Amino acid sequence: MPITMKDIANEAGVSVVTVSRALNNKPDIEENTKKRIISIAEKAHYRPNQLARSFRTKKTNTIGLIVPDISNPFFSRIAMSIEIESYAAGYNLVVCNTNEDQEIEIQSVYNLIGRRIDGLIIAPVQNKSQHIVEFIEKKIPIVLIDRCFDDVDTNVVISDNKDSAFKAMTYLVKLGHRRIGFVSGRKNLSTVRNRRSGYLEAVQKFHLDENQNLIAGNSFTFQSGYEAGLKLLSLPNPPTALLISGNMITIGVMKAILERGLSIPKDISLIGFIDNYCAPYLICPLTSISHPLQEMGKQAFKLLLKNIESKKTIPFSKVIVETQFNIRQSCREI
Amino acid sequence: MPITMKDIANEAGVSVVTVSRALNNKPDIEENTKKRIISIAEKAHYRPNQLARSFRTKKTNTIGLIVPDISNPFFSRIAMSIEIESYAAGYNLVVCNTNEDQEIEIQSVYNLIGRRIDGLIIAPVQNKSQHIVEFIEKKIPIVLIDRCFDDVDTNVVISDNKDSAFKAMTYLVKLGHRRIGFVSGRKNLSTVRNRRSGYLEAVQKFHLDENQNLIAGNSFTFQSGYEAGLKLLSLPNPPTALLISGNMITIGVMKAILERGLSIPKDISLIGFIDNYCAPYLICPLTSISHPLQEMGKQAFKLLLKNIESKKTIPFSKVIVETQFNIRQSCREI
DNA sequence: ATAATTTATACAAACGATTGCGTAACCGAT
DNA sequence: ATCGGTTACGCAATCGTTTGTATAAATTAT
Repeated sequence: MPITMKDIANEAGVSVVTVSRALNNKPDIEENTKKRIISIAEKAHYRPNQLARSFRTKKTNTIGLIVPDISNPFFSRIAMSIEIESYAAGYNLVVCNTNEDQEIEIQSVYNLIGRRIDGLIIAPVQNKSQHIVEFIEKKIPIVLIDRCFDDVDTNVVISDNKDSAFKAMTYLVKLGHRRIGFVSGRKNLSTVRNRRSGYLEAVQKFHLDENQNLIAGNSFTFQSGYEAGLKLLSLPNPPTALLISGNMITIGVMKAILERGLSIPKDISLIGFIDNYCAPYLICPLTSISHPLQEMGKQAFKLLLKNIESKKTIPFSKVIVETQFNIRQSCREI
Repeated sequence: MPITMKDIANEAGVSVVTVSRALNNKPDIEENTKKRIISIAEKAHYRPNQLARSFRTKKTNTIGLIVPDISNPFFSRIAMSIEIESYAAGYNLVVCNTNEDQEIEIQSVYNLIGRRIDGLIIAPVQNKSQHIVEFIEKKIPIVLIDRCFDDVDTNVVISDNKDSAFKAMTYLVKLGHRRIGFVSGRKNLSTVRNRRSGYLEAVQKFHLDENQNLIAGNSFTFQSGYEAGLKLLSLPNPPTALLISGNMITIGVMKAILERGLSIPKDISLIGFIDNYCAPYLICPLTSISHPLQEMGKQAFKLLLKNIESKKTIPFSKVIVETQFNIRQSCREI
C-alpha cells in the first residue's frame, strides 16, 4: 500500500492536517515543523494521492484531447504542442484516438466527463454533435480544434481553409491550368467543406472546366487518396492539376501517379494540404498548404486554460490561424 | 454540480447502494428496480464520478505513456497502437512528452505515480534510472519500449537494433562500399549503442575503413542530422555510403546532401532507420530499416495488461521484435 | 404453523486528502 | 493579574463511490 499522509503524520507526531499544511505551503504552520515533515515525506518517497485530492477539490488538473488519428503528423504535432503547454501549466493530457469513428468519440467524451477532466480539446468526427452539446451544457470548458460545427456555438481554433484553397487555385490558374481536380477528404468535415467551397468558388470565378468527376475521394486514408488518384487519372480527359485535401491522401495520390508511370509536375501538377516534415524532400518537392500546428495547439490550450481558470463563464472565442502557402516544385506552367 | 448517485437514489426512492448495484450489474437486486434506476440515470445524463470510484477501488483504469517526442512518427504510431489497444481494454492513456529531457521525465513519472495509474509504458531518456527503479519497487506494472537499461531488470519490448545494423552494413559491403559513415542519434541510448555496435562489428569483420570521423551526430533532431551530414560530406575523403540511425536525422542528412548539389544514390548511398509513410516517396526512395510499430505498441500493452491483471507479480518479459529491411533505390553498386 | 433459507434492500465504514472552525498556549499591553 | 490578540495546531466533516454486514420481507421446507 502506498504511503499516506497518515503515515507521515504518525512518523512526525502531528495530525494529517499539519502534514497537509506543510506539503502545500499553507499558512499557520511553524517553519521547523514544516521542514521536518517535508524531510520525512521525501525520505519515504511519499507521493500524494492525486485521486483523493482531486476528488476533494474537484480539480483534476487533467485535460482531454480527442483526435481522429494521433499517428497523422497533423494531429501528432498539435498534440505535442498541447502537451508541452499543458505540462508547463501543471496539467496532464489524456489522449483519445477516435479513428474517425463517431461511436468511439461519443464514448470517449462520456468517459472523460466521468473522469472529471477540467477541459477538453477535440477535433470532432462531425457526424453527431449531441455529446458535444452535453459537454457545453455541463459548463466544462471545451475548445474545438481544426474542425467546427455550423450549429454548435463554442470555442474554436481553426484555419482559413476556404481562402487557402482559393489561393492555391488562383496560383494554378495563373500557371495556365483550366482542368483542375479536387481530391477530397471526408465530405462532412468543416475543413473539407470549406476547402471544397474555395475550390468551387475558383472554378466559378475563373470559368474553369466544371465536372463532378473532377472531384474524388471521401476519406483521409492513404488508400482513399490512392484510389481517388487512379480514378482521376483514368478520366477520358484527365485533369492537368490536382488540389489535394489532406496529409495521407496526398501521398496516396503520388503513389497512383507514379504507378501510372507519370511524373510530377511534367504530366500533372500537385498542390497538397500536407503537414509533414518530408514534404520538401519528396520525389517531387511538393507545393503545399501547411498549418501553423504548434501555434494551433498553443492557442487552443491557452483558450482552454483561460476558460478553466475563469470563475465565471466567458464568451466563446473563435481563433482563425493563417495557413502557409509553400511554393516548391510540383506545379508547372502549361 | 454534477449529478450523483444520491440524486438518482432520491429520485428512485432507494439507497445509493441499490443504485450502485443497478449501475454495475451486481447481484442482489430486483430486475424492475434495476431497470427503473438505469432509466432514471440515463434520463439525467448521470456520469459516474470515476475519481470517487477509482479512489475507493484503487483502480484508475488509466495507464501512462511517456515518450520523448510524440510528434515523431516512430512514437506517434506506437502511441496510436497503444491507445487503440487500451481503449479496447477499457483503459485511458495519459501521454507525457519528455522532449528527451531527463528532469521532465522524472517529474512525469512521479506525477503519474501520484495519479495512481495502473501501469506505465515508457521510452526512457536514459540518463538516470532511479525513478524507474522506484516505480518498479512500488510494484506498479511497467514496460520499457524501444529503449532499455543494462542495469535495470524489468519488462521490455525492443527491436533487434544490432542485427539490423549489421545486416544493413552487409548489404552495403556487398554493393562494394568500404568507407561507410554512421550518423548517430544520442549516444547513451540503448538503441543507438546497439546500432553502433552492429556498425562497428561490420567494420571489423569486413575490414572496412575505420575512422572516428566517419561517425557523427549525437541527437535525434532534424538539425542534428543536417549538421552531421555536412560534417561527413566535408571530410577530405568522404564516405560513399551512410547508415543513419533515426527518423528526423535521415531527412536532415538528405537536406545536407541536396544542398551540396549531390544526388542519391549516384554520389552517396543511404540506408536509414526510418519509420515514415513517406519513405518510399522521397526524392530518392529510401532503402530503410523500419520497425513493426503497431506490433510493438500492441505487445507492450498486452504485456502491461497481463501484469496489471495478475494478482501476484509475474517474472519480467523481454520481447524482441524484428525490424524489416526495405530495399528501395538509395543504394548503388560501386 | 413454525423454522430455515433466500432475496432484496439499507446501514455504515472506508478510501486519502482538504477545509472551516475550535482551542490551547503564548505573547505583550494594561 | 487580567485581557485581547496571535500563533500553531487538531477535530470533524466532507467529497461520491464501493463493500461487508445487518435486516426485513418473502419463500421454502418440515
